[in-house]
Formats: sequence, C-alpha cells, structure tokens
Amino acid sequence: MLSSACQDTIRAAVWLSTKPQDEYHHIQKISDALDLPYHFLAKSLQTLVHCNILISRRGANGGVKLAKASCDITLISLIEAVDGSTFFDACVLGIGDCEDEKPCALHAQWEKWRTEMHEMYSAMRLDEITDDVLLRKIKRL
Amino acid sequence: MLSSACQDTIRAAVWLSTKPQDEYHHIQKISDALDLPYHFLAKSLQTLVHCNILISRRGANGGVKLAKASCDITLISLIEAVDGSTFFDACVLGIGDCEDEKPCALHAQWEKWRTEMHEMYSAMRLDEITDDVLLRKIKRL
DNA sequence: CCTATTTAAGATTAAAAAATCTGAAATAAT
DNA sequence: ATTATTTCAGATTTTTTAATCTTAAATAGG
Repeated sequence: MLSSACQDTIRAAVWLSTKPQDEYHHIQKISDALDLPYHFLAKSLQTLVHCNILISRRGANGGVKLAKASCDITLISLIEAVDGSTFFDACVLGIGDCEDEKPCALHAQWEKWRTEMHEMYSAMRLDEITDDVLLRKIKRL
Repeated sequence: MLSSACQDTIRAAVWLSTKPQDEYHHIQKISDALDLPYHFLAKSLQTLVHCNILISRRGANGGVKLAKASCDITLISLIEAVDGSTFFDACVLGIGDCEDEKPCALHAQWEKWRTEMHEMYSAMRLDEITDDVLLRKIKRL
C-alpha cells in the first residue's frame, strides 16, 4: 500500500511536527528516535527537501526542519512526494491502460475507494495527527 | 496493494468463471488469453488448488476448473489464498505491534478502511464480476 | 503398455525494492 | 583558517519479489 520509504517519511514528518518549527534536527536523531535506518530515511527526507516540505542545513548544528506550519502540510503531499501518485492511478488488477472507457472488472468499485482515500489523505494534515498524538497519548509516531 | 501474483490469480479466476464450470482448461490457455507469464500463473493457481478453490487434473486433456460455482467463491478467499491476510492486519505505518491498545497515529482512520475493504472483498463474488463483465461488455478480465 | 500431454514441485535466475556505504560539499564553532 | 559535524549524491550490497527452468508424476487415448 505505502512503500516502507513512505512510511518512514510520514513517521519522521509527524515526529518533526511535534517539535518547534524553527529548530533544525539531525536526521540521525530522528532515525534513532523512530528506530529507522539512517541512510534510507535520509534519502527519503531529501526528497521532501526538494519538494519544499522540509528545509535542510548542512554542517554543524545542521539538520532538517519543516518548511511550513504543520497545519499547511497534507498527508497526500508526503505520500506523492515519496511514492508518486501511481497508487491513485493504477489499476487494481494491474492492467496497464485500464480507464473509465475501458474499465477492468473491479474498476468501478475501486474508483470509489481510491477517491475516498485520496480525499482523506488530502484533508489530513500533520497538525491533526500531532494533536491526536498529544491528546490520546499515542507514543507511536 | 495486491501482489502481482494475486492480480494474476484474480484475473484467471474471473476468466474461468466465464466458462462452463465442469470443463478443464489448460493453464497455458489462460496465460495466453490474459497475457500472463505461464509458470508464475501456474504456481499461483496451484495455491488455489490447495485451498480447494480450483480442481486440477494432470495429463492429456487436463487443466484446471473451478471447484465450486462462481457464486460461492468470494474475492477475499482468492486474495487471502495468495497474499495471506497481512494487509488486513498490518499497520499502515509499518509499526510491528500496532494494535487497538497501542495504536499508531493513523490507526483509527485506517481501521475503518480496512474493515470496509475486507467487507467488500468478502461480499464480492466471482459471478457478480462475471455478470458485470458480460453486461457492460468489459473485455478486461 | 506406450506416448504425448499437462500439472506439480522445487531449484534457479532476474528484477525490483530496501538498505548500506563512501566520498564530497557545506556550515558553525573554535 | 582549521576542524568537527552533518547533509548530499551516487554507487554498492542485500533482501524480497517476480519470473523462469527443469525434472518428476499423473492421465487420457491410441
């Protein structure tokens, strides 16, 4: 469903959103906190830097931070940055050019879910997740 | 979302459900019709034989056929046979022991979808897909 | 009984995804 | 300036998944 790189990225973004926005944080610190492989996470986070979701700074006291307030970062922007939007286009039966005009047998059913998921991911913002985490004392970023 | 083996299997099952139930069909014929790799498909179909969804016969005039009427075969049985039920258990953020007591940040949202999908897959039967295919002249099995 | 045919099963290879490594470039602090 | 730190970028390795190959076993038909 989501690639492991994408899962890592989301967890890292949620973690960052629980910190003051203007602080830089070492990727090493994030990977330690979330128990994720450093180099693999670093690469995914670079992608977010390129998409202007994160800002990075090299060198001593460098690190990464959110480029905007967490209420302005949608989940869909993270997912599409890392995994692309193939899931939201791709046929559930793997048929290359399955489309509305030439649908596969499951096309209609899936179209509905895909739209729902896309809407939900688009509506979901980092700050909501953070609030949820703080309120319900969820420790699993 | 679904492995390619699972996609192949579903397509093959739908194809078989458009044929008389008592006829054996060569796996080669199915893989030709659906343009799928023969050996890869054969292996997935073997899994269905073990799960009593298909019956196979070796030798001349052998092949595979549905073990029961297509109205008695649910989509979920195909999916779980080939891919297992990990998708319906696994955490969307990939956290090993994410559960109701120790949920991840997206747990609640996902629980809803997972349940919906599971219900939909459980409710969806091969004959419905076939009818859909015949009615709407969908040529993409 | 013999042969052509076809699935069964496991081994092998290829491709894709995930994870790691290495060296370079940038930055802050001394 | 020099040094320690830390991201950047691309190469490499490992693991997983997908695809193929090979041999055996079973079956129908002559």
